[in-house]
Amino acid sequence: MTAKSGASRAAPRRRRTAEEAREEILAAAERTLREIGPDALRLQDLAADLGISHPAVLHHFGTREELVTAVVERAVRRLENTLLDAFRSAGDGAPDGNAMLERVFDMLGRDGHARLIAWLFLTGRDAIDVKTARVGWRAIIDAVHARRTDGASREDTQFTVVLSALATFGQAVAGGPMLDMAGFAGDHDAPARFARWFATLLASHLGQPTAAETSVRGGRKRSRSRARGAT
Amino acid sequence: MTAKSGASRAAPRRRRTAEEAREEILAAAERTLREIGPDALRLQDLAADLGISHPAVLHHFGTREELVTAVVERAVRRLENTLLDAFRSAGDGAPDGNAMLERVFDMLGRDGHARLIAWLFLTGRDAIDVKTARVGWRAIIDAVHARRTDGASREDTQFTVVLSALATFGQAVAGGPMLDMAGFAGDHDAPARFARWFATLLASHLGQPTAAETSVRGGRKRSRSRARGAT
DNA sequence: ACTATAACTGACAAGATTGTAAATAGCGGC
DNA sequence: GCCGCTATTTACAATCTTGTCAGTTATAGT
Repeated sequence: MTAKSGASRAAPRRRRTAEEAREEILAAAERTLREIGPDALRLQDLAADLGISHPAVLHHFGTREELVTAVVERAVRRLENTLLDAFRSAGDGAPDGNAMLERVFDMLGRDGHARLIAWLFLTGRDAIDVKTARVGWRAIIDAVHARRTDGASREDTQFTVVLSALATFGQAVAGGPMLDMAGFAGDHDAPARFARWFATLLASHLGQPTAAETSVRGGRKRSRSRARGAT
Repeated sequence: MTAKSGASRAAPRRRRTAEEAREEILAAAERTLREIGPDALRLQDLAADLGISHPAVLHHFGTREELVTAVVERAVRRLENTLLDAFRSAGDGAPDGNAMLERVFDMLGRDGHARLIAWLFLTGRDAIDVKTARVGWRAIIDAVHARRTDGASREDTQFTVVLSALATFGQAVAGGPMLDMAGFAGDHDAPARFARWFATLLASHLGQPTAAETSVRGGRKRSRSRARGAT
């Protein structure tokens, strides 16, 4: 029977270029993958979301597993680029570690990048190009270390950066519940305050003049409200 | 045909008490759940691991989902208990935050608790009794805050504890790769050093006399040496 | 021993999910 | 306007996975 035998209008089969189709599929797949994880991704659901049939997905990616791999690689690449940009723009201009950190916090949390990365770690997919990542980390560590005024060891700087990464990561994945349990239930502003508190702690440890007051004043969204007189 | 028609001896069907069976199943399920996640848990694989048939599992838990729930609840309960013990024993005796923190680091990492918790967060199971957890957190925060000598705000203490939790969590889930990328590839001792470094940082921030030197002295062997330094 | 209970098994049902094959139909090129 | 390419679809196959059911058999209680 012809496609439009029924009542309403069966949208007349849109035809994308291979590239467009791949991109749309990748985007949708990444979204669901972030939300429910790689194991729970179903070709049919994904196809339904896009309004196409599931063999169309297979046509472009061959296999479910290849699709997941493609999604992961794309996401990791994009994350690396975004991070690099953040560090370049925040690092070159002023020695403002706080703004940098807040940006990273923001980005990982908002786009759910951290969730994705967490899933990669948990499912054991080593799609992260460790070699490339190491170069990026080295650049960051060098930059931070060069700015230190206290004569701390390089390992101290390394650990500081690692701590930042871990805290950022953890905050993005489990920050909500953790703050909740710590007594900030319902405090919508707590994550932002925590981020600033942490940035200040880091700055202090790195020997920078408690940079919080001097650097953080640009109107980021409108998340954080009261400037807290520490102590 | 009778069960032992074949050649070798089909082990003559062991019969456990319901409790034993439940326990064995729960233990095995928790292991695989930690390793591959809740979505990837297959009843048949699980049963095969235990040398039983998969309906036996269903007999004891009714449903796959109920099994997963039971595993999760058990694990969370045990985690809470272990944490509470750690805090009690480390907290009552001496004001030594370092030993406490190291214990937590150790435990979460060694038993893979953190992986499990991470999976809970990611898969969105709110099996964690938030109410109970909040009580535990409050106790911890109060204990830490009471010991502070600097007159820092309570929120500062809250954030400090949250940071500890996040870092611990992150370290357990992604610590290996992170340290690797940060330049510690192959350095088997790095995680332990990082833990000590972080503990020292925390102690310093909390105003305690940099307790690292006084408390941590055990000769740490390899990666997972349980260096519970004395008090 | 004997019996009752329930832990356990094998076989099967029902449904979901990935992947295949052939047919259909947009769209660019001529 | 016609044609070829291929994105897309429908129909189907094959496999896997949970769950059911009736029957078996350890084990405890008597």
